Amino acid sequence: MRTLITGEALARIFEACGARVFRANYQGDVGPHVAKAIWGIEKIFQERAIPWKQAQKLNVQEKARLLGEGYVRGNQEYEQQKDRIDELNRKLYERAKDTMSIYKKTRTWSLDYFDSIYKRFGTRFDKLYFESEVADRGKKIVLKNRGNIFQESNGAVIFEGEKYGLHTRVFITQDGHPTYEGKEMGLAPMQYKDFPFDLNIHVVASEQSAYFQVVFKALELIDEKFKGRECHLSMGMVQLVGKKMSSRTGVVITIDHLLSEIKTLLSRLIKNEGLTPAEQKRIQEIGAIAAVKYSMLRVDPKADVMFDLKSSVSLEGDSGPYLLYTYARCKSILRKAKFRISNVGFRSHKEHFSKEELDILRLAYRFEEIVREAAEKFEPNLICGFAFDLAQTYNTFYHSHSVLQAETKEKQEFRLLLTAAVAQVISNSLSLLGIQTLEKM
RNA sequence: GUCCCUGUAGCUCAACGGAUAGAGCGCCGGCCUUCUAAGCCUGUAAUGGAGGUUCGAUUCCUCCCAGGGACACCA
Repeated sequence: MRTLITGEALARIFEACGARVFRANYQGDVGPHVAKAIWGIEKIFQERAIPWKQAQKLNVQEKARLLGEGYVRGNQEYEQQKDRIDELNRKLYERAKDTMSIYKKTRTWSLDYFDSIYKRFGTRFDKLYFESEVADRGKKIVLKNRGNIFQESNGAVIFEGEKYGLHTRVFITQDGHPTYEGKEMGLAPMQYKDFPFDLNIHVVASEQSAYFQVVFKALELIDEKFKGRECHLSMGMVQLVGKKMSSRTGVVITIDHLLSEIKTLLSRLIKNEGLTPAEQKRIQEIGAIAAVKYSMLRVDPKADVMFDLKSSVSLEGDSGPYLLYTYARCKSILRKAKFRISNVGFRSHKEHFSKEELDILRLAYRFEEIVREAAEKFEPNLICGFAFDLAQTYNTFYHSHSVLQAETKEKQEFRLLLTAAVAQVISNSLSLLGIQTLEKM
């Protein structure tokens, strides 16, 4: 989740800086985890006497939850049922006929669910890559380089990372299946063919950082052009109140659950006067997404974050909703003033600006350099901090000076311009973070 | 055991080697007959420990302590 949100924000930031971005997503649709999930879900269906026909009618969230449960179950029983689950895994790799029906069904369930998440979070991919389509290529490439880059060991094909100060990893198992690292050898060339990148940024959890070092080393030995072009943005882990979130063990907060909790909290804040039920729903949805995204983006991507449902996703203070609220407040003022940028002439003001007005001016102009810095350092959090500072500075101004009741016509015009500028910069910042704005809330 | 990352108010986060270490949450006390109180103002409190480099260290180096992660057939 955090990688999805961060990746989208970075893509937008890079694009704003003039880069061409190709959004790629890589999904694991083959391998032991799939076998475990399928094995688990079959078991669950058996126990609960759920026929497939009935299951097919469930909605995407319910199907996804079943898959999650199946995966947890498969992991729990892997020790006892190792032989049978491994057998299933082998069949899946071989695309054995008797497994394809259930495989295709559950794969669709999973992809549909991810698709719904992508839509909901406003992200899109130029291309989805699947393990199943790179597995064979990867295996071939590894085998072709066996003896020089890769070595045979105990029936497996390995890469001896120690020569390069790294560690050894298996690329093809004894059973002849390419591992995640083996598949990566097939993925990289395919990606390069689709989009000859200068830099391929893998936005992936920090626990895989040693893994990536090995994979990148192997890649550049196979093909020099990858040297310096592959990069791992080592994302900090999300810790769940002391425990580590893990889909294997089922210690997770689902996105659906999280969002519905936040929506409940938001619904109490929304003033229902003058808003249609549809508008209120929209405010809840956009507000909830904003709250979640902002809470993930506001910290350095490399740092671990502690996640706590109660306090992490804040609706006030340094939060997404605070920015939305400030934006909506600005827009409300502009609406009341019937403000049109074309109606206001830029003219010099002889009067002195107040401290609060100067503070806004001194901050707002920095937007461009902040965006650039965020792009250079891969730190969307800088934009969060900037937008929050600006909103806070504006709110301080708002409480000490009236825009509509300004002392003179000139002051009012200037303050309207200031308000419009703040709204625009906040909106631009949020847009770079992948957060939608609301005109009213 | 080896390697990597991280230790800043009670909690969650900031601070190109530079000024009085900033915010948010929490807690204290204020502010709505006036543009949206999801807001504003006030108070409270911190650099894990010991050395070193430097005019100057939260920032760089060494060691220690604590937490997290990785370390061959998972992804």
